[in-house]
Amino acid sequence: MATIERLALTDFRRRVVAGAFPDFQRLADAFSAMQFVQADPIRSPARAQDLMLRQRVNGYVAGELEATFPDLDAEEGYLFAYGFMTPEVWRELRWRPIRKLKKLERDVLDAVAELGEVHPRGLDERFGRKSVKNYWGGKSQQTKRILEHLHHHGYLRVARREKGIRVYQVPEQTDGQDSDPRARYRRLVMTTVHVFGASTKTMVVSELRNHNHLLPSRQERLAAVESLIEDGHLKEVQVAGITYLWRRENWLEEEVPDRVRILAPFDPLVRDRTRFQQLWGWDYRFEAYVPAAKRVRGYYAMPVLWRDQVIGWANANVADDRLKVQLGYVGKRPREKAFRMQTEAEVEATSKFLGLPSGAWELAW
DNA sequence: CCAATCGGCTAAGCCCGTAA
DNA sequence: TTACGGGCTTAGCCGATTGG
Repeated sequence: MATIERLALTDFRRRVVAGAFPDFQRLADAFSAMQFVQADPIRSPARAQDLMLRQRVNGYVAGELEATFPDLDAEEGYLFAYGFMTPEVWRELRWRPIRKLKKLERDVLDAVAELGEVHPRGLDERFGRKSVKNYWGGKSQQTKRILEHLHHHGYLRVARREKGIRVYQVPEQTDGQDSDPRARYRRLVMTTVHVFGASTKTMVVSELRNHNHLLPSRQERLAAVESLIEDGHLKEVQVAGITYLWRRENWLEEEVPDRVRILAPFDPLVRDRTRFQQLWGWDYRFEAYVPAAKRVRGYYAMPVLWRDQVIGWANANVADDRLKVQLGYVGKRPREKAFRMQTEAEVEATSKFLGLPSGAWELAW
């Protein structure tokens, strides 16, 4: 058994950051290469999927994914979070175990098959309106809950969105239900490590808990990850006592440019909060679900990356057609002129991405 | 008729207690 | 010590309805 390669924290950090932002000219290329982009509807100042794509696609504008979704090879579904993914990934997670469909569920499915593309409101006439309690403790229409349930279990796909609202249809019945669950789980592991870059075994298995039905015992799940290392698909590196997994093809040597990036709270670079703590020495927390009075950094504080360091956060919103950005720092604000220039360039780029005119922004340092 | 209000849609992190 | 499940926490936007 070969000893595990060790890497200094500084080298590891540079490598993780350098690998996190592949540069694409076209959305379609970026999307198929990324394989998965997490969705979040909060717009402060833009949806998470748009904030993540703009860091990887040249000239990307907010809403582009939603507008071009039907032309992309894309599906929606739940991997380790809800999001947009390639058909290849969707195939692995599409079918989930389900009890026999109830009468109403079967009727809704038949209605979608008959109508083609269905907006949730499009079922009102046929099924009437009935509010039920949803996952968040709020209210939803009963038929909307059934559409989501049918989608989650592979009976429906999302064809497109109308102003953020999902429009469903019956997918082509490609097979996949009987493919080997262990092989499916292994491919989901590879996708997860591809999305995040260096990940610990614990983190990957924990993130994929929504797919535990594929391999019911934890021992099996860990063994599946282990087998990917043995087969040479994943490489191990040890950083200050923590062992990370890395896909061999993502193991690149690149330099990190002098650049400021304002990141979504769910950006793959920052989403693993444990890795975040090891790389940058502070605890980043997403506070949208924290009561307003208890928030430390803000409702939707976005991590700010400077070179290979996450040095603070930004709160941003649009008011009166102007982008307003407020920065905060964990330590001291970098003094270099380059930081100031690069920050202004990032804010200008963000306002452009939001469809605002050049210079329509204010920056509070 | 216009403005205000309401219902519905969209998303998961985090903490804590208990079990393994 | 770690894993896991339960429970708690928001806000922007849009369209329909209601009230003045």
